[in-house]
Amino acid sequence: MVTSEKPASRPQSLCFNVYAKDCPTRMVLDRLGDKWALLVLDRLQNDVVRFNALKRDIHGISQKVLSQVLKNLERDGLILRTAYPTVPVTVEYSLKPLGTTLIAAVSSLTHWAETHMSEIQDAQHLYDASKG
Amino acid sequence: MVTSEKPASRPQSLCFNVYAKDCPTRMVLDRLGDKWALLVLDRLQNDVVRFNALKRDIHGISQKVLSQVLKNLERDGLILRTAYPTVPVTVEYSLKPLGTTLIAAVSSLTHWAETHMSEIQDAQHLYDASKG
DNA sequence: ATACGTGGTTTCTTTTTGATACCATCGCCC
DNA sequence: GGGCGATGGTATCAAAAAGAAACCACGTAT
Repeated sequence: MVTSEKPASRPQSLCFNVYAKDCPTRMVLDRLGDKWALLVLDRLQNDVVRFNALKRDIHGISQKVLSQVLKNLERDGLILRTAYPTVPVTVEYSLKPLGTTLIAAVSSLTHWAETHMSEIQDAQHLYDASKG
Repeated sequence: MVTSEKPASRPQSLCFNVYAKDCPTRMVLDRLGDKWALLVLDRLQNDVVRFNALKRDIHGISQKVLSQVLKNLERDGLILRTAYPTVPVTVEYSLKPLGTTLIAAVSSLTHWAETHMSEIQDAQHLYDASKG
């Protein structure tokens, strides 16, 4: 049990605590608190996708970062990597059951971003106008 | 409308698309896809919290990063910064309505991390055992 | 006098990211 | 048979970001 002092009135049903520095859940949040990982998971929500397809679809991700993200997600048991011995090799990525339990949360984040974008832009303009 | 080619069979109800590099939603995902921002938002869920209290509670965050994160979240209209002219100055941070609409999504991510931690650890051990 | 708490900013070092090039292997085109 | 492209990556290096630590003004308590 890695829980240290709890910060405040927060009903803590488990012995894990994201606020504690050395709590393993922090590692998970490191992984999930990464826009690329969120985008990859979101992209895999309904499809089985190949490496280069992910690279094309998730505009702006570099090959290096994509392979790192995929490796980490695979290690965490969230996604499945399947390589077919074709030539050139074919590699498919898909969600594993554990990843599927996460998708709802991830998806609501990306969906929130798409839904509330205009309100955020308004807020930014207001902020920038008020403080040079 | 910044939407470029859509990646696949993904029902797109809006003109924003997180997959597009220059879509404004990407900026939001940059902000939200950041473990510190997620932790700050989660911490503000039910409380009004002062700067140093956040720093103490969110174990491991540096003062510099915390002030950056807070400034960004304030600019996005998600949180409210209130400074009282006491000596020394008292600064309180709280969720604004827009931030409140986001909390459910953030909260389900952090909660997922706490709930599924052990499964992830199992997967990691399996992975590490299989690939030196 | 000295040390501490407040909410930060500045400086410097280390880590992470992004851009680019490269690899082996094969099919395709002319 | 000589390039060209596609596959799924790794290696290298510069730029950007994060982390650690010091510093700041201000006032209060020791």
